[in-house]
Amino acid sequence: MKIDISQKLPRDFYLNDTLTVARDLLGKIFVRKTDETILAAKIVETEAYIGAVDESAHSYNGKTKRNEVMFREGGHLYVYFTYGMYYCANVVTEAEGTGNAALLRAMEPLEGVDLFAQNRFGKTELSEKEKINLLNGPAKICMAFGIDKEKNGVDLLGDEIFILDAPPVKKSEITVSERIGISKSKELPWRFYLANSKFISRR
DNA sequence: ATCAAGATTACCT
DNA sequence: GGTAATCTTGATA
Repeated sequence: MKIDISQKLPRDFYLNDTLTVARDLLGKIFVRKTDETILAAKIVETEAYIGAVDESAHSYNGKTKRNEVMFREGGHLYVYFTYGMYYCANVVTEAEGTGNAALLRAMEPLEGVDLFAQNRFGKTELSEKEKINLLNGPAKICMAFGIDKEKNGVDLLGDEIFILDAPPVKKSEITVSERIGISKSKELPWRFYLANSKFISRR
C-alpha cells in the first residue's frame, strides 16, 4: 500500500462535532511512521466521549493532569493508561477547551502486519484467530502500534502519527450502538462500527 | 493519607 | 459464561 501524506486529514476534519468525527473516522487510515517502518490500519470502530454531558468521559469533571490533552484543539492524540497495564488512544475533537474525543476501538491491519504481530504476540506466524485479534480492541491497538504515554499529546497533523483520508463509508454500512465497558451514561448511542467488518472488538 | 474504580485483556471452565 | 492481573488517578466512601 502506498502512503500518500497529501491525503492526511486536515485540522478542520477534527474540529467538527464529535459524533460526526467519530462516525467519519470509520474507513480512514491510521498511520504510524518511524525511520524504518510504516504501520497502517483501517479504522472500523470508534466511540465518542463528550465531556460536558457525558458522565463516562474522563473530562466530565473538568481538566486534570491526566486528561489535559482532551482539552486541546482537535487533531491531537489523547493516550491514557488503565487497569494498571493497558493504554488506549483517542482522537481529540472540536475546539480547544471543549474536552471531547473519539476513542479508537478497532482497526483492520493494512501495512506492517509482521510488526503488529511481533508487538502483540512476539512472533510473526499467526493462526487465523490471531490475525483477527491484532487490532480488535482499544488496548490491542496501542500494543500493536507501540503507542504509550510518550505519544500522549502528539499532533495528528505531524509526521509520525496521522490519519489519511479515504472515501466516505456508506451510511448503510455503519451500525450505531451503546458504548462498551463503561458504567455511567451507558444509554448514549455513541459507538460506531462497520457492520460487515471481521475486526470489530465485540458483537 | 487512603482507597475504590477503571473507555481492558487473556485465560479459565 | 467468569475472573485475575496490575497500578495510576482523583475524590475523599
